[in-house]
Amino acid sequence: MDGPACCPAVLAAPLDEGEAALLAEAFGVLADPIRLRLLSLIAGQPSGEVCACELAGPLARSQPTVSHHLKVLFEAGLVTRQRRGTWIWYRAVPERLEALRQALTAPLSAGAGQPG
Amino acid sequence: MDGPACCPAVLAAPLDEGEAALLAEAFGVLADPIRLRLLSLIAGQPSGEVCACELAGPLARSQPTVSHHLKVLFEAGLVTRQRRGTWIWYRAVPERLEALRQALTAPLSAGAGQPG
DNA sequence: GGCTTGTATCTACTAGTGTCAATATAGGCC
DNA sequence: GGCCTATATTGACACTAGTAGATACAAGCC
Repeated sequence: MDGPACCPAVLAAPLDEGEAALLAEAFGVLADPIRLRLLSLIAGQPSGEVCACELAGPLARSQPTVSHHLKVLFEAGLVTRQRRGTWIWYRAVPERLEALRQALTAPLSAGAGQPG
Repeated sequence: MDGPACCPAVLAAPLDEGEAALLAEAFGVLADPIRLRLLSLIAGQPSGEVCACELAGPLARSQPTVSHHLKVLFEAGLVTRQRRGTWIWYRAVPERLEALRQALTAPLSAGAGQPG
C-alpha cells in the first residue's frame, strides 16, 4: 500500500485535508444545475440584482425548492439578499466566484474556501 | 409565480437546462475532498505523472475507494491513465480544469462541460 | 385589526453518492 | 502452468442532499 518499489516517494502533500474539505464544499455549491442557473440568472442582470419572484418561474421548481437553493448560495457567500418592501432582491458576489476560479488555476492552490 | 408586478421580465435565460446540467456534473466531480487531493497530488508531480500505488497511502482511504475516485476523475476527463507493466500511471489534464475555470469567468458562460 | 401576497422554514420522502469488504482481472515472476 | 502483487469491479450499507407539501413569518393594503 505504500509503494515499496514502484516509484520514489514524491507526494509533497499539495492539498491538506482541511483545504480539500473547504474547496470541495465550495464546489459542491456549484454542483447543482438549479443553483448554477440561479447564479447565472442573478449575475446576468444588467441592474445587478433580481427579485426572487422572477427566479422561481423559469426554473420549473417549486417555491420552497428555489428558496432552499438561494439559501445555499447565500450561505456560501455567492449571493447577497436585501429585503425591499414586499420583495427580496438578490445580488451576485463576483469575488466569490473569482476565488473559486483562482483555486483551479494553480491548479489547486487552496485558500478559496469560505473563510468568513 | 411569474412576477405580476414586482419587476420587468428581464431574465434572458443565460444558462439553459442542458448547459447547467453539464456544468453541475463537472463541478460535482470537484466537490469531493478525496478527488481534489488526488488531483492536486497528480497534477503536482514534477514528472507530471504518478503511480497509483502512491495515491492510496496519503489519503486514508481504502484501495477500492481511491480506485473509485480515480475512475470518476478519469471519466470526467480530468486525468488520463497508462498501464506500464504492473503499475498504472496517472496524468492530469490541465485543459479540463482550464475549461471549468473559464466557466466561472463570464461568470457562467457554459460550454465547459464534458463534450466528449 | 383582518386579508392577501411574497418568501422562508419545517418535515418527510426519495435518489444519489461515498465507503469498504469481497471478488475479479491483469501483469510479472518462478 | 501456479503464485504473488497491483488495480478495478461488484455489492451492500449509511449518509447526504434535492424535492415538494404544509406551515410560519413578513410586509402591504383594506
